[in-house]
Amino acid sequence: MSAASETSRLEGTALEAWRSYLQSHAAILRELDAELLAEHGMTTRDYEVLLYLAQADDQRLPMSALAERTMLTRSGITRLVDGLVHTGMIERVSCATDARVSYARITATGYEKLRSAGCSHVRSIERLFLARFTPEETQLLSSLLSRLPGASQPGACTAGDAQAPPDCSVS
Amino acid sequence: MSAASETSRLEGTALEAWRSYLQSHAAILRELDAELLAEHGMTTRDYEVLLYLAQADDQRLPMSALAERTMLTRSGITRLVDGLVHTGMIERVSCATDARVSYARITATGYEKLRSAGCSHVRSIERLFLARFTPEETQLLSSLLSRLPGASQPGACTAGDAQAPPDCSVS
DNA sequence: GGATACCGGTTGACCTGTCAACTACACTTG
DNA sequence: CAAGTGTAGTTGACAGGTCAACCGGTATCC
Repeated sequence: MSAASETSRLEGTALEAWRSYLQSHAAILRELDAELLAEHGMTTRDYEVLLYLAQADDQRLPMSALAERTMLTRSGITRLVDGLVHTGMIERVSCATDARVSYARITATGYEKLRSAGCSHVRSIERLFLARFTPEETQLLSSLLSRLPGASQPGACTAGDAQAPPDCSVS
Repeated sequence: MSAASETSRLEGTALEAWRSYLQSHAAILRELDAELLAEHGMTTRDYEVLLYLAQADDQRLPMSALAERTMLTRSGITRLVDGLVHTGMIERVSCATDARVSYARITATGYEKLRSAGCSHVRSIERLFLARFTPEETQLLSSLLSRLPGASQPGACTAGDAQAPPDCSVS
């Protein structure tokens, strides 16, 4: 039980890549979450859900579609949406053709909230992530990461998604 | 409230890179966690803590050092260690020179557990992450990711750290 | 047109981690 | 050395998420 520093299987660069991948993710998301919470009183999850709804046809999506996009479980989404309904940013709408499904629809207030949070959130993402790379590097990084599992989910963006809400194009 | 698909600020490649980054992380970690749990009844956090301890001098570290490395809060670490103590993989040792600090030390059982979990865990990381890139690409990826915030933490590896425990060099 | 199986959503029990408050000790400083 | 300040760790209350069990509704198939 002494050789704890013996050769390890993942060494040098491989280990470094993996470590950077994990740690940067933890650090960036923590920061994004803190900022969004402090400035707009919402979590990145909330933001994400509002964004999906804003982008969807009729500003609404079935619960399961939300679950898929956010990579949460169905029960997780139920609870998250509960919260957003409670604060008036979302409302539930039942489906006319299939009584099982229930839509979440973003409200006018929710939309406003999203818009006001959007700009600063996107700026944060640029500051913490995109600003570290040249356009070519971003391109490269994108192509590398896209090979990883889960990287090309259906129509999904994940927590902290960057696509700005309408009327917030700043480029 | 109609223009939900208007130009968004992060477009094309930038958005893709960010999305892949987030989604792949979620997918990979979920998978790693599930495997480690199924095959060895431990979480990646547990694994991580055991690994840090195994690598440390005298197989022990103060709680706060563990907190730093794992990027958990001090209270988070207290609870995690509580669990590992309960299952006999770790024991607490008080410090002779400073009565405030309490060490966590890996036990022989913990060490065995770590060793038996190590190989398959590392293989999983290779399968889910490293195998997608050539050595040159890994190198490149590593250098890109290292620019991100948090990527060069003190001596830290994060949840799901890949460094294999001793006697498990498989390369 | 039932029986049966599947699907979408919610709920209860629980786990994990946070924050804030607290304890106990250590270090400085007059 | 007494007072004040900082540091290590734990604890209580809670937020956020999972899993498994469930309920109602739809679709299938004989």
